[in-house]
Amino acid sequence: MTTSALNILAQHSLRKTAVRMQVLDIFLQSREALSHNDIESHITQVDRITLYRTLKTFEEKGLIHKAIDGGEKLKYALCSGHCSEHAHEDHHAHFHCDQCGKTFCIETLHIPSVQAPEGFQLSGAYLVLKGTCVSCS
Amino acid sequence: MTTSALNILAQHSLRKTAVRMQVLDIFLQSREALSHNDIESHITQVDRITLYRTLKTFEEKGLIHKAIDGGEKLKYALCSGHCSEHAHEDHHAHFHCDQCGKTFCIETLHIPSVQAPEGFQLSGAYLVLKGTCVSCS
DNA sequence: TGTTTTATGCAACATTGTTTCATCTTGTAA
DNA sequence: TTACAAGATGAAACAATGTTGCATAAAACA
Repeated sequence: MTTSALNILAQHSLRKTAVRMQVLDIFLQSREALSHNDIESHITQVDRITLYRTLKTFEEKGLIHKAIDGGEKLKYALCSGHCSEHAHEDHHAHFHCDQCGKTFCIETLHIPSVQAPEGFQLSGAYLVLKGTCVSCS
Repeated sequence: MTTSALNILAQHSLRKTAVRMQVLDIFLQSREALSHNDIESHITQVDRITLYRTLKTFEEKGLIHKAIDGGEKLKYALCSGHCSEHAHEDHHAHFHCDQCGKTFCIETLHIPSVQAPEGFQLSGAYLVLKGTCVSCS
Protein backbone atom coordinates (compact mmCIF):
# COMPACT_ATOMS: atom_id res chain seq x y z
CA MET A 1 0.00 0.00 0.00
CA THR A 2 1.11 3.52 -0.74
CA THR A 3 -1.39 5.31 1.44
CA SER A 4 0.63 5.73 4.57
CA ALA A 5 2.08 9.08 5.52
CA LEU A 6 5.56 7.64 5.49
CA ASN A 7 5.20 6.23 1.99
CA ILE A 8 3.74 9.41 0.61
CA LEU A 9 6.68 11.43 1.91
CA ALA A 10 9.17 8.95 0.51
CA GLN A 11 7.46 8.95 -2.89
CA HIS A 12 7.94 12.69 -3.14
CA SER A 13 11.46 12.76 -1.74
CA LEU A 14 10.48 14.70 1.33
CA ARG A 15 12.08 14.32 4.72
CA LYS A 16 10.15 12.57 7.42
CA THR A 17 9.41 15.03 10.18
CA ALA A 18 6.93 15.02 13.04
CA VAL A 19 4.85 17.88 11.64
CA ARG A 20 4.63 16.42 8.14
CA MET A 21 3.61 13.01 9.42
CA GLN A 22 0.90 14.54 11.58
CA VAL A 23 -0.44 16.75 8.79
CA LEU A 24 -0.51 13.88 6.30
CA ASP A 25 -2.27 11.63 8.78
CA ILE A 26 -4.97 14.25 9.23
CA PHE A 27 -5.49 14.42 5.49
CA LEU A 28 -5.53 10.64 5.21
CA GLN A 29 -8.20 10.40 7.88
CA SER A 30 -10.37 13.15 6.45
CA ARG A 31 -13.07 12.76 3.85
CA GLU A 32 -13.19 16.48 3.19
CA ALA A 33 -10.89 19.30 2.15
CA LEU A 34 -9.16 21.07 5.02
CA SER A 35 -8.34 24.69 5.66
CA HIS A 36 -5.26 25.87 7.47
CA ASN A 37 -7.40 26.44 10.51
CA ASP A 38 -8.98 22.98 10.36
CA ILE A 39 -5.57 21.39 10.44
CA GLU A 40 -4.28 23.65 13.17
CA SER A 41 -7.12 22.65 15.43
CA HIS A 42 -6.49 18.94 14.82
CA ILE A 43 -2.86 19.07 15.85
CA THR A 44 -1.68 19.72 19.33
CA GLN A 45 0.96 22.41 19.45
CA VAL A 46 2.09 23.05 15.92
CA ASP A 47 3.61 26.35 14.92
CA ARG A 48 1.43 28.44 12.62
CA ILE A 49 4.34 29.40 10.42
CA THR A 50 5.56 25.85 10.06
CA LEU A 51 2.12 24.78 9.00
CA TYR A 52 2.00 27.44 6.30
CA ARG A 53 5.31 26.21 4.99
CA THR A 54 4.35 22.58 5.22
CA LEU A 55 1.19 23.10 3.19
CA LYS A 56 3.08 25.18 0.64
CA THR A 57 5.70 22.46 0.25
CA PHE A 58 3.08 19.74 -0.02
CA GLU A 59 1.28 21.65 -2.72
CA GLU A 60 4.42 22.40 -4.70
CA LYS A 61 5.52 18.78 -4.56
CA GLY A 62 2.14 17.46 -5.63
CA LEU A 63 0.95 15.83 -2.39
CA ILE A 64 -2.07 18.05 -1.97
CA HIS A 65 -4.06 20.42 -4.18
CA LYS A 66 -6.11 23.51 -3.58
CA ALA A 67 -9.81 22.75 -3.36
CA ILE A 68 -11.42 25.78 -4.95
CA ASP A 69 -14.85 26.10 -3.41
CA GLY A 70 -15.88 29.71 -3.76
CA GLY A 71 -15.68 30.13 -0.02
CA GLU A 72 -13.54 32.68 1.71
CA LYS A 73 -11.08 30.14 3.04
CA LEU A 74 -8.45 28.30 1.07
CA LYS A 75 -8.68 24.56 1.49
CA TYR A 76 -6.51 21.66 0.53
CA ALA A 77 -7.14 18.00 -0.19
CA LEU A 78 -4.89 15.02 -0.82
CA CYS A 79 -4.01 14.36 -4.42
CA SER A 80 -5.24 11.05 -5.71
CA GLY A 81 -1.90 9.59 -6.57
CA HIS A 82 -0.80 10.67 -10.01
CA CYS A 83 0.42 14.14 -9.16
CA SER A 84 4.02 15.18 -8.98
CA GLU A 85 6.10 18.31 -8.63
CA HIS A 86 5.73 18.89 -12.33
CA ALA A 87 2.15 17.98 -13.03
CA HIS A 88 -0.93 18.37 -10.93
CA GLU A 89 -3.74 16.28 -12.28
CA ASP A 90 -6.80 17.15 -10.28
CA HIS A 91 -9.37 17.39 -12.99
CA HIS A 92 -12.32 16.74 -10.75
CA ALA A 93 -15.05 18.94 -9.34
CA HIS A 94 -15.45 20.04 -5.74
CA PHE A 95 -18.65 20.30 -3.76
CA HIS A 96 -19.12 23.05 -1.20
CA CYS A 97 -21.90 22.69 1.36
CA ASP A 98 -23.75 25.92 2.12
CA GLN A 99 -24.87 24.59 5.50
CA CYS A 100 -21.75 23.23 7.15
CA GLY A 101 -19.18 24.84 4.86
CA LYS A 102 -17.38 21.58 4.21
CA THR A 103 -15.79 20.91 0.85
CA PHE A 104 -15.56 17.50 -0.81
CA CYS A 105 -13.66 16.23 -3.79
CA ILE A 106 -15.99 14.69 -6.35
CA GLU A 107 -13.53 12.40 -8.06
CA THR A 108 -16.23 10.92 -10.25
CA LEU A 109 -17.17 14.23 -11.80
CA HIS A 110 -14.61 15.44 -14.29
CA ILE A 111 -14.45 19.00 -15.54
CA PRO A 112 -16.33 19.21 -18.81
CA SER A 113 -14.26 20.46 -21.72
CA VAL A 114 -15.20 23.99 -22.60
CA GLN A 115 -14.29 26.32 -25.41
CA ALA A 116 -12.04 29.26 -24.60
CA PRO A 117 -13.43 32.67 -25.53
CA GLU A 118 -12.01 34.42 -28.58
CA GLY A 119 -8.36 35.30 -28.01
CA PHE A 120 -8.09 33.56 -24.65
CA GLN A 121 -5.78 30.61 -24.14
CA LEU A 122 -7.05 27.93 -21.82
CA SER A 123 -4.77 25.99 -19.48
CA GLY A 124 -7.29 24.54 -17.09
CA ALA A 125 -10.65 24.92 -15.38
CA TYR A 126 -12.36 24.52 -12.05
CA LEU A 127 -15.86 23.30 -11.45
CA VAL A 128 -17.46 23.97 -8.09
CA LEU A 129 -20.83 22.63 -7.07
CA LYS A 130 -22.69 24.12 -4.18
CA GLY A 131 -25.69 23.02 -2.23
CA THR A 132 -26.34 20.72 0.70
CA CYS A 133 -24.13 17.76 1.49
CA VAL A 134 -25.18 14.28 2.57
CA SER A 135 -24.86 14.93 6.29
CA CYS A 136 -26.79 18.20 6.17
CA SER A 137 -29.72 17.11 4.04
CA MET B 1 -30.64 53.80 -20.38
CA THR B 2 -30.31 52.02 -17.10
CA THR B 3 -26.54 51.83 -16.97
CA SER B 4 -25.78 54.94 -14.99
CA ALA B 5 -24.71 54.75 -11.39
CA LEU B 6 -27.67 56.85 -10.34
CA ASN B 7 -30.17 54.60 -12.10
CA ILE B 8 -28.65 51.45 -10.69
CA LEU B 9 -28.93 52.78 -7.17
CA ALA B 10 -32.52 53.89 -7.72
CA GLN B 11 -33.48 50.51 -9.18
CA HIS B 12 -32.31 48.81 -6.03
CA SER B 13 -33.76 51.36 -3.61
CA LEU B 14 -30.38 52.45 -2.36
CA ARG B 15 -29.51 55.94 -1.25
CA LYS B 16 -27.37 58.04 -3.49
CA THR B 17 -24.11 58.76 -1.69
CA ALA B 18 -20.72 59.94 -2.90
CA VAL B 19 -18.98 56.66 -2.13
CA ARG B 20 -21.60 54.50 -3.81
CA MET B 21 -21.63 56.64 -6.92
CA GLN B 22 -17.86 56.47 -7.18
CA VAL B 23 -17.71 52.70 -6.64
CA LEU B 24 -20.44 52.06 -9.20
CA ASP B 25 -18.73 54.30 -11.73
CA ILE B 26 -15.54 52.30 -11.34
CA PHE B 27 -17.41 49.06 -11.97
CA LEU B 28 -19.20 50.58 -14.97
CA GLN B 29 -15.91 51.65 -16.50
CA SER B 30 -14.15 48.35 -15.88
CA ARG B 31 -14.14 45.35 -18.17
CA GLU B 32 -12.84 43.06 -15.43
CA ALA B 33 -13.79 41.93 -11.94
CA LEU B 34 -12.40 44.08 -9.15
CA SER B 35 -10.97 43.25 -5.75
CA HIS B 36 -11.39 45.43 -2.69
CA ASN B 37 -7.86 46.63 -3.24
CA ASP B 38 -8.41 47.46 -6.89
CA ILE B 39 -11.30 49.70 -6.01
CA GLU B 40 -9.51 51.34 -3.12
CA SER B 41 -6.67 52.36 -5.39
CA HIS B 42 -9.07 53.84 -7.94
CA ILE B 43 -10.78 56.12 -5.47
CA THR B 44 -9.15 59.06 -3.81
CA GLN B 45 -9.66 59.02 -0.09
CA VAL B 46 -12.29 56.45 0.68
CA ASP B 47 -12.49 54.81 4.06
CA ARG B 48 -11.55 51.12 4.05
CA ILE B 49 -14.40 50.18 6.32
CA THR B 50 -16.95 52.07 4.32
CA LEU B 51 -15.80 50.28 1.21
CA TYR B 52 -16.22 46.88 2.87
CA ARG B 53 -19.72 47.81 3.84
CA THR B 54 -20.54 49.27 0.44
CA LEU B 55 -19.47 46.10 -1.35
CA LYS B 56 -21.39 43.97 1.10
CA THR B 57 -24.53 46.01 0.59
CA PHE B 58 -24.14 45.94 -3.19
CA GLU B 59 -23.79 42.20 -3.16
CA GLU B 60 -26.75 41.65 -0.87
CA LYS B 61 -28.95 43.87 -2.99
CA GLY B 62 -27.93 42.24 -6.22
CA LEU B 63 -25.87 45.00 -7.85
CA ILE B 64 -22.66 43.01 -7.94
CA HIS B 65 -21.69 39.38 -7.61
CA LYS B 66 -18.63 37.55 -6.42
CA ALA B 67 -16.39 36.50 -9.28
CA ILE B 68 -14.99 33.18 -8.12
CA ASP B 69 -11.64 32.79 -9.83
CA GLY B 70 -9.63 30.41 -7.69
CA GLY B 71 -7.27 33.21 -6.77
CA GLU B 72 -6.53 34.30 -3.26
CA LYS B 73 -8.44 37.56 -3.57
CA LEU B 74 -12.17 37.98 -3.58
CA LYS B 75 -13.37 39.94 -6.57
CA TYR B 76 -16.65 41.44 -7.59
CA ALA B 77 -18.24 42.29 -10.89
CA LEU B 78 -21.40 44.13 -11.90
CA CYS B 79 -24.47 42.00 -12.31
CA SER B 80 -25.91 42.01 -15.77
CA GLY B 81 -29.28 43.43 -14.95
CA HIS B 82 -31.63 40.72 -13.85
CA CYS B 83 -30.41 40.27 -10.29
CA SER B 84 -32.22 41.45 -7.21
CA GLU B 85 -32.04 41.17 -3.48
CA HIS B 86 -33.84 37.86 -3.72
CA ALA B 87 -32.27 36.21 -6.73
CA HIS B 88 -28.79 36.36 -8.06
CA GLU B 89 -28.66 35.09 -11.60
CA ASP B 90 -25.05 34.95 -12.59
CA HIS B 91 -24.91 31.66 -14.34
CA HIS B 92 -21.86 32.45 -16.40
CA ALA B 93 -18.24 31.36 -16.21
CA HIS B 94 -15.29 33.50 -15.16
CA PHE B 95 -11.87 33.56 -16.71
CA HIS B 96 -8.79 34.09 -14.57
CA CYS B 97 -5.53 35.07 -16.26
CA ASP B 98 -2.46 33.39 -14.80
CA GLN B 99 -0.22 36.15 -16.11
CA CYS B 100 -1.85 39.39 -15.04
CA GLY B 101 -4.25 37.97 -12.48
CA LYS B 102 -7.26 39.74 -13.96
CA THR B 103 -10.67 38.11 -13.90
CA PHE B 104 -13.29 38.47 -16.61
CA CYS B 105 -16.94 37.53 -16.76
CA ILE B 106 -17.62 35.25 -19.72
CA GLU B 107 -21.28 36.02 -20.18
CA THR B 108 -21.51 33.85 -23.28
CA LEU B 109 -20.40 30.71 -21.47
CA HIS B 110 -23.10 29.30 -19.26
CA ILE B 111 -22.44 26.78 -16.53
CA PRO B 112 -23.13 23.31 -17.91
CA SER B 113 -25.75 21.37 -16.02
CA VAL B 114 -24.16 18.66 -13.94
CA GLN B 115 -25.51 15.82 -11.92
CA ALA B 116 -25.24 16.03 -8.16
CA PRO B 117 -23.44 13.16 -6.46
CA GLU B 118 -25.53 10.61 -4.58
CA GLY B 119 -27.19 12.22 -1.59
CA PHE B 120 -26.05 15.75 -2.38
CA GLN B 121 -28.51 18.50 -3.21
CA LEU B 122 -27.38 20.97 -5.80
CA SER B 123 -28.26 24.66 -5.62
CA GLY B 124 -25.74 26.09 -8.02
CA ALA B 125 -22.32 25.80 -9.56
CA TYR B 126 -19.30 27.85 -10.54
CA LEU B 127 -17.15 27.36 -13.58
CA VAL B 128 -13.74 28.99 -13.63
CA LEU B 129 -11.45 28.97 -16.65
CA LYS B 130 -7.81 29.76 -16.29
CA GLY B 131 -5.11 30.51 -18.77
CA THR B 132 -3.88 33.57 -20.61
CA CYS B 133 -6.12 36.48 -21.44
CA VAL B 134 -6.26 38.46 -24.67
CA SER B 135 -3.91 41.20 -23.53
CA CYS B 136 -1.30 38.80 -22.19
CA SER B 137 -1.14 36.38 -25.12
C1' DT C 1 -37.17 73.08 7.84
C1' DG C 2 -37.06 69.44 11.04
C1' DT C 3 -37.08 64.58 11.91
C1' DT C 4 -36.07 59.83 11.08
C1' DT C 5 -33.37 56.58 8.96
C1' DT C 6 -29.26 55.25 7.04
C1' DA C 7 -24.33 55.81 5.78
C1' DT C 8 -19.84 57.24 7.05
C1' DG C 9 -15.41 57.61 9.52
C1' DC C 10 -12.65 56.57 13.42
C1' DA C 11 -10.67 53.59 16.94
C1' DA C 12 -9.71 49.35 18.43
C1' DC C 13 -9.35 44.73 17.66
C1' DA C 14 -9.13 39.96 15.33
C1' DT C 15 -7.51 37.02 11.73
C1' DT C 16 -4.53 35.67 8.18
C1' DG C 17 -0.24 35.49 5.94
C1' DT C 18 4.96 36.75 5.18
C1' DT C 19 9.97 37.58 6.19
C1' DT C 20 14.20 37.13 8.74
C1' DC C 21 17.12 34.70 11.59
C1' DA C 22 18.84 31.50 15.03
C1' DT C 23 18.39 26.73 16.37
C1' DC C 24 17.34 21.97 15.81
C1' DT C 25 16.65 17.68 13.06
C1' DT C 26 17.18 14.64 9.15
C1' DG C 27 19.70 12.06 5.90
C1' DT C 28 24.15 10.86 4.35
C1' DA C 29 28.89 9.88 4.19
C1' DA C 30 33.13 9.03 6.61
C1' DT D 1 28.54 5.57 15.40
C1' DT D 2 29.81 10.15 14.70
C1' DA D 3 30.23 14.39 12.09
C1' DC D 4 28.55 17.23 8.69
C1' DA D 5 25.59 19.67 5.35
C1' DA D 6 21.12 20.53 3.86
C1' DG D 7 16.80 21.34 5.16
C1' DA D 8 12.95 22.07 8.66
C1' DT D 9 11.34 24.38 12.68
C1' DG D 10 10.02 28.06 15.93
C1' DA D 11 10.13 32.82 17.55
C1' DA D 12 9.67 37.72 16.71
C1' DA D 13 8.29 41.28 14.06
C1' DC D 14 5.66 42.93 10.56
C1' DA D 15 2.03 43.51 6.80
C1' DA D 16 -2.39 42.85 4.89
C1' DT D 17 -7.14 41.89 5.42
C1' DG D 18 -11.43 41.96 7.66
C1' DT D 19 -14.84 42.99 11.76
C1' DT D 20 -17.35 45.53 15.60
C1' DG D 21 -19.00 49.46 18.30
C1' DC D 22 -19.93 54.08 18.50
C1' DA D 23 -20.34 59.01 17.50
C1' DT D 24 -21.20 62.02 13.70
C1' DA D 25 -22.88 63.31 9.14
C1' DA D 26 -25.82 63.01 5.28
C1' DA D 27 -30.07 61.46 2.67
C1' DA D 28 -34.93 60.88 2.23
C1' DC D 29 -39.27 62.30 3.50
C1' DA D 30 -43.07 64.56 5.89
